Amino acid sequence: MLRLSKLTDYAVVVLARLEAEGGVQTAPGLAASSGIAEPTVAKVLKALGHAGLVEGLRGARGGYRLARPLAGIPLSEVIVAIDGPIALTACVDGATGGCETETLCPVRGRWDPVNQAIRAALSAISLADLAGPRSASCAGHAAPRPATNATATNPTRAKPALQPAAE
Amino acid sequence: MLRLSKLTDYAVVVLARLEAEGGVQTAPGLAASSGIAEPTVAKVLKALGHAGLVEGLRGARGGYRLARPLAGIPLSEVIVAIDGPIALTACVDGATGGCETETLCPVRGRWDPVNQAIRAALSAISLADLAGPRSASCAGHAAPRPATNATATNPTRAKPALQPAAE
DNA sequence: TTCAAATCGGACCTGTGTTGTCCGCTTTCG
DNA sequence: CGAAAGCGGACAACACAGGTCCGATTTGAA
Repeated sequence: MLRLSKLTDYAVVVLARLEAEGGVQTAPGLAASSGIAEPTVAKVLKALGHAGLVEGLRGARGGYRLARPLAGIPLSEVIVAIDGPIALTACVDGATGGCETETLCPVRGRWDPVNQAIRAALSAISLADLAGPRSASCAGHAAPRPATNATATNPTRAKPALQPAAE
Repeated sequence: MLRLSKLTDYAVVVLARLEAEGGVQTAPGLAASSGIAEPTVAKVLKALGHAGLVEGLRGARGGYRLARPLAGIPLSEVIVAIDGPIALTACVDGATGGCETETLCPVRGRWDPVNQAIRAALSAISLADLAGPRSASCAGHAAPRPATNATATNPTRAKPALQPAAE
């Protein structure tokens, strides 16, 4: 479907929220303000921090902070941080495990211009373009999953998942 | 990972094969010449025929035929035929299933420029660009690549780099 | 007329990838 | 010294795509 993962979408939302709030924000706080589950937000922030897009401050009174303004972050960077390198096909960078069965692939290596075009298109758009100048107060983005399965769920902490309307 | 499905890759291969052979080709014949499993080729051809890219001739002595020359088929059309509409996120201009719970998503509707940019980039590339001028037969194990194109743009990209490097 | 070849349309099962969650550890502030 | 918060990893469950097969229909040829 040529679609990117939901985590990337969450990352954009969290990043936009981070810019709107400004300063240092905690993962639970961002989760509450964005309506995404806390562990998911933490996961996204973690990947973002690993990619250098946000800066994580440990310890009490810690949190996350934007390393660069949104206008200076191209969308492609977020996608790379969350979803990995941008490549439409598996036949990139060698691919000695896919098409080796017959080596009849006539388009072998021809996808590079396509990937480059996509990458260029994604790099031309910054997060500021996505978030917009006006950052509306976003209290909820999506309802992840009802979490009906209780097989491995150990309610030790019994944390209320996220109900933006209930809270 | 922003990757399109393998079926689309197969479709490009089959289409290129169809152009190289010319005339009417049967699905088993294309499967043999392309190295793809017969049922898979049949499935791809079926979708391609449904999209109007190829013409299926039923009955004995039947087969598939290109409805248009490859140069007149943009890559985006193949992707749409196989993978469905091009949309990076589920929050595309309809989105009556995901974010409708709150409709407060700050990036709601902002993905459209991205989708359009991707679509434009994909539409600017024709299948003829992917299949190459005439090098559709690289069945020899000794001759892996004709090297008629300028592909070696990224020599080393095996590891998921954290930094997007120079774009 | 009858048979064979090939497409058409659908349903089915399996595998990979993504998603979402949790746990323990480390670090820092009060 | 205790609490808060990030960090790192691993895990199970789910969903989708991938791949296969079946029957039905159509058409050319014997």
